[in-house]
Amino acid sequence: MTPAEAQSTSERILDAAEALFAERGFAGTSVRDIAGRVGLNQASIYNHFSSKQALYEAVLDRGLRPLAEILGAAAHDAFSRQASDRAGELIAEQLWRTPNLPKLLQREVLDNGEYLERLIRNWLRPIYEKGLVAIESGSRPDLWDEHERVLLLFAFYHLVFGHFTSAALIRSLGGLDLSSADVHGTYIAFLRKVSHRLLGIDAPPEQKKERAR
Amino acid sequence: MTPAEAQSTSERILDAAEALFAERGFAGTSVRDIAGRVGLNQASIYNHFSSKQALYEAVLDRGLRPLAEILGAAAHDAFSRQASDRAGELIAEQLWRTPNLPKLLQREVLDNGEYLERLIRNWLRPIYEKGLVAIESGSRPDLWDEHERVLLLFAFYHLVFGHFTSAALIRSLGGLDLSSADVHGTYIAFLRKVSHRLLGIDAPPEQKKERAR
Amino acid sequence: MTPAEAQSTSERILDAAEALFAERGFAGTSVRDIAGRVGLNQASIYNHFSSKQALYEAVLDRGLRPLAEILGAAAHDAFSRQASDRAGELIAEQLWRTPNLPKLLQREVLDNGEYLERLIRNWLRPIYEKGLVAIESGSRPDLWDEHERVLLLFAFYHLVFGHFTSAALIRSLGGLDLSSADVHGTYIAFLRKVSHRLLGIDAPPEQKKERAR
Amino acid sequence: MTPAEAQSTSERILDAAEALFAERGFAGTSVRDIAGRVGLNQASIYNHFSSKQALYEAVLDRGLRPLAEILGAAAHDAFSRQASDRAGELIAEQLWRTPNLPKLLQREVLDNGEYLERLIRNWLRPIYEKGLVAIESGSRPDLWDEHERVLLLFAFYHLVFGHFTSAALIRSLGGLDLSSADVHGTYIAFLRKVSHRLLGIDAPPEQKKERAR
DNA sequence: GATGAATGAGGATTCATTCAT
DNA sequence: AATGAATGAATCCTCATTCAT
Repeated sequence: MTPAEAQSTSERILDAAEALFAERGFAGTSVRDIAGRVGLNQASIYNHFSSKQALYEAVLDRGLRPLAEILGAAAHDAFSRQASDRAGELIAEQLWRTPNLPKLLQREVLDNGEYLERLIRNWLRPIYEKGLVAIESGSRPDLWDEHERVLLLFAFYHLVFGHFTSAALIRSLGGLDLSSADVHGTYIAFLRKVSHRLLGIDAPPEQKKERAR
Repeated sequence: MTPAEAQSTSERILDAAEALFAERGFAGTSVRDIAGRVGLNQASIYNHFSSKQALYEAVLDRGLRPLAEILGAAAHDAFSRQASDRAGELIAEQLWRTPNLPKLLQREVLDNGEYLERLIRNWLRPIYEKGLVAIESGSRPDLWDEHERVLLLFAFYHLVFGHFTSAALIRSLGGLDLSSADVHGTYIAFLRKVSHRLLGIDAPPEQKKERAR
Repeated sequence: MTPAEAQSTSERILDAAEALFAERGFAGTSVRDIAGRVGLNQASIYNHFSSKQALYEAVLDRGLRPLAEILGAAAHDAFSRQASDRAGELIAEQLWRTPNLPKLLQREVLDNGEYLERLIRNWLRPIYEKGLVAIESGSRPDLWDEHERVLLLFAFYHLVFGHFTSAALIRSLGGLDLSSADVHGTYIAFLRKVSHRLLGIDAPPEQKKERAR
Repeated sequence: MTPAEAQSTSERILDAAEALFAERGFAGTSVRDIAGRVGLNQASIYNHFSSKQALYEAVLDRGLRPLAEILGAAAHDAFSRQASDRAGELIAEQLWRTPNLPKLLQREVLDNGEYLERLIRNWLRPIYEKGLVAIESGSRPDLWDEHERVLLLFAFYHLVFGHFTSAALIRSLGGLDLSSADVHGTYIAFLRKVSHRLLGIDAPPEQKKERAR
């Protein structure tokens, strides 16, 4: 993979658009800005994408694909505790590698855009169902009632997506650079610990993990 | 106080602007839209606010004031477990009553706008410092090391702000209407339970709460 | 004459408007600017003048009055060489004391505004006719033919009005501060010398004047 | 070269802008007016010039170029009386052919705009210095002292620029149409006569000219 | 006489998009 | 596939003016 010139123009446009949409949102990004960042004329964008909206959706589609695959695989066999842990970690890894993605998603949720509905229908809904089952079967039985399990699932979502979404805040306030591998490692461990405590499987697995390392 | 007509024009503008900025973001909201929603000519907005940016900041200032007061009070005496619990609940209550606020804040964090810096300097920084101390003194001593306590503080932030920020997603996926008092009650209880588990003070308070109901 | 407060509001408005119209022209001056300079609300201007245009004309009327009187008097008895000299000096004196005036007039000429026509009809035309006669009777008979006398009259106009109108250029390029009394004195003497040369009455009067001083 | 259609759009915009800026000034001219006169959409202007200000400066730059060349050449060898005469004539010729130019310049002087400073630095200053030398070496030695020579140089400037700038006044009052070649010829002759009288080299050249006609 | 508020029209400029080249 | 030029609609904001207080 040679860096920039080797990419197709379409992909270079997608890269620029992804960065700008994540940084400034759909409304805050102009086609001119995107073209400018690629070193292209405004009009050229339309040789590759039929409209700004279409480009935006292509950005989301491309960005979500790897995440969707992970989620799909997780939904497939997320019934053991290890599988659950692994799924969470894989998601966090993926978001860490593609830091624009959580921002794009969070913006889409805030905007309550049309794309969100499609997103939910195609990808989020199945994950959600599997996630509920996973929590039900993976948590200490007496700990959470049915309503709370729904909230717990969303809590996990906020824990992971909020983390990557608030990078600016976390750097400013906490002095942590989320893009550093070190900080990321700490976060991954923290995440596992938190999820075990919330699922009520705290003590033993923790110790095992500590030893395993 | 009759609902709409009794308010000053400036406040009606602030109301409309708050709703629109929360819903569509700064870039996605036009001054014309705001004026239209108040039933005013575009130009009239400028009799009350010197620019769109100034209006935006006035919206945030006004919206943040009650929250800032709660946070300020919390920072003042958040050293007992009860005080901590209470602070979290008050914040959640406040965000529930002003559902635009968390969205505005989250957008500001995503946009990494200039206002964010001021916000951090004036309000968030002191809260953050107090929060760290509160976690240190209020959690089971062996549970979280120094680095993790920072992450834990942000986790609480994500748990609360993410919740209100993702209302659209939670309704679509979880079928929960966050504006309902019932759902809100469940969430408040859930939040306390989660925070106790994360702070390692699970068993006894939980049982008390269970009985109390 | 107490400085500012003793003036009527109308006159303070006229002062501010005169300065701004001279500096930026009619189109470049806003009612808000004028009101601001007087320390008044925009709307208050309309308690004193019915429109921006009316205010502009009031400025010109007020500013032109003293000049018109001088010109009127000059037109009355400008048939001796001394009277001619004196008229030119009086005009130059007046323009020097009211430096906004030549600028306003020059702008009006450039804009070719409606006011100009009225101006010509009421004041400039009679002066022009008298001026032609004065030149005819005051210049060396063989020097200028009929056509040239017209051009000569305008040349005098340019010599005087252009001088005060180009203050900015003269300061920048020539390093002369036209508002200084010294520079003004030099100019007055220069003007007389020039006019004598152009009227063909150079040698003897010059010598006489030199002695007279 | 067919008159209008053969020109590039940019030049047609420059033409329209030049006419309007000269006629109404910068503040009094709207981009819409300019576009309208070219038969273009407002927005199209911005495909050719980055802002109204940039267009204005392009107008001045283009308009001043021929004049600057004449002035530059004049400054090069304006030391004989003939060269001096010729320079003045060339300038007057040029202003006559581009009647918008003197108006634009006079407006710029009145507005005391930023462009004026650049203009002075680049073009006017060198001409001014050469002009002073030309007057010193070309005038009767005992006639003007150092201070007066400065005023005399500006007087020439007023005589020429004021003439073309006041076309409206001259037509109204004097009944002369400055755009007529006849009137222009008279003016050129008049100008030479005036400059000879002011430089104190009256008698002989005058007689020659009188005969020549 | 002063003013805060309202407004329709217009200010410069940017927008996404189209089209001929 | 790229682009210069064109455009209608929209952007934020200012304009002169009005009116009730």
